[in-house]
Amino acid sequence: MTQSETVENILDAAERLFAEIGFGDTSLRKITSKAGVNLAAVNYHFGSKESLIQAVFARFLDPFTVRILEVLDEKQKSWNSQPGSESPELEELLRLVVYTAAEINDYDVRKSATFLRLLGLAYTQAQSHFRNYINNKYGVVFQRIVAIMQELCPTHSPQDFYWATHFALGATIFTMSGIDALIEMYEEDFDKSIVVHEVVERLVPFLAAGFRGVAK
Amino acid sequence: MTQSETVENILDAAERLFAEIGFGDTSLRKITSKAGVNLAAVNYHFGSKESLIQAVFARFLDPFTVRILEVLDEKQKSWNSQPGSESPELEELLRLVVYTAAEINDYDVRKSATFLRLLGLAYTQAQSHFRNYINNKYGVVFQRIVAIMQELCPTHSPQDFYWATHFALGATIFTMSGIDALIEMYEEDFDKSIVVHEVVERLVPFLAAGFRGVAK
DNA sequence: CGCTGTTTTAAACGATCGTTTAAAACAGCG
DNA sequence: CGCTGTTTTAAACGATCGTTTAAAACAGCG
Repeated sequence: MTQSETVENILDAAERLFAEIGFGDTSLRKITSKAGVNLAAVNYHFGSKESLIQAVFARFLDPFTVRILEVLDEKQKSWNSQPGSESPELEELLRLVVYTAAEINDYDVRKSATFLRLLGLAYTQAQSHFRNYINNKYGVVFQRIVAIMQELCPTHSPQDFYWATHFALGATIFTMSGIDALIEMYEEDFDKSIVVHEVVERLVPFLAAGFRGVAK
Repeated sequence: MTQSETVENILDAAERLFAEIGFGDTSLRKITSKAGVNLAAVNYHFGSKESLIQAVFARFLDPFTVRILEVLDEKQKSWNSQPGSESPELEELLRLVVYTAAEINDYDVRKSATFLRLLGLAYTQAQSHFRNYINNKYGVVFQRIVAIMQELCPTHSPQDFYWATHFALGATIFTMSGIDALIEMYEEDFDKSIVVHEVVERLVPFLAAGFRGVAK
């Protein structure tokens, strides 16, 4: 096992365990045994459990922030060149974010779900210093997306968008956090199968309609 | 300190600590020292930490389920006696749930927020056996609310409501979970103050519009 | 008051936690 | 091969965890 394999295996195991049972209940011993590495490897390669948690987030968020900013730049040009009705563009923007995230996760929808679950945990479980770390490092992307929405829906106030964005984030994170349980319950209740992609295609119209509905 | 005072103090301290730092990171020593009782009191009165967690949920959910079913029975009669457009009734139903929860929490909006934060933690952090416990004990109320929505919006399919309800739950739980941080950021960004009640009045139209938007 | 059942207290249990240590194993290069 | 820096290993560190124990304190009642 090369050095990079050890690091990657630790990140993979940590990401899955954090998502399944939370940060506090995931011990370094569980992580290293699942990753097939020695207990001390985490502190050797990452310094501490806290730094490992940040590394799990950075592994996805760093490339995602780079890519989404590229994608948004490109798309914004085409919108500016042919300004039209606001209607379809809101859904388009939401899908852009979702499918850029999917691209970073190698179009593995399960990876995206796992990561959103982690993000939800970080916001609802973790200490405030960790929320601040995420906000400081990745807040710029968030603000960029909100700014574009304001261009798309010029009749909305910035405050409308502030709240609508957090409502939408909540619906998305919560849904993807428990996507396995939700799908299982759905298939029991309706005796029909459904895949994550179809849930996303239900979520996008919900969010877009919600955005349009918040205007005072 | 009477026996009931000891039990109540433990529940109060546990509820706040669980909401602040999660179930795993809240030790019995933190709870009992905050509650001003002996360490052994939790195991004496509740049996175990796990039972204490369930007791925290039951303290709110038991009276809430009783009350919300009463309120829904009453409201459904008045709706049946004068069937009208579906439009305003969806918002009315959402407000009914929110303000019944507020009633159980003595109209202390912070208590409601704390509890929703706990519910979010239970769904995203806790083990599946705990989700099953909540679903089995309180799922009937959930199904009742969904059934009423189907009456209000007869053009929607049951599947539409299944997903919309979970999207709405997510937006609500996530927002209320981090309500303090969200309000703090809002007041920094816009240099305006806002109270939780106003956030709820923004959330309700978002959810109602989202519900109407999911129909295929 | 004296008795009885309940509650509280202080101390200790074994288990597990994150982290550190020092030696062993390894990899890369002259 | 022999050297050097990196990585892995096994063991141990002190700290903290949930729970249990046995004695002390308390409350209520005849």
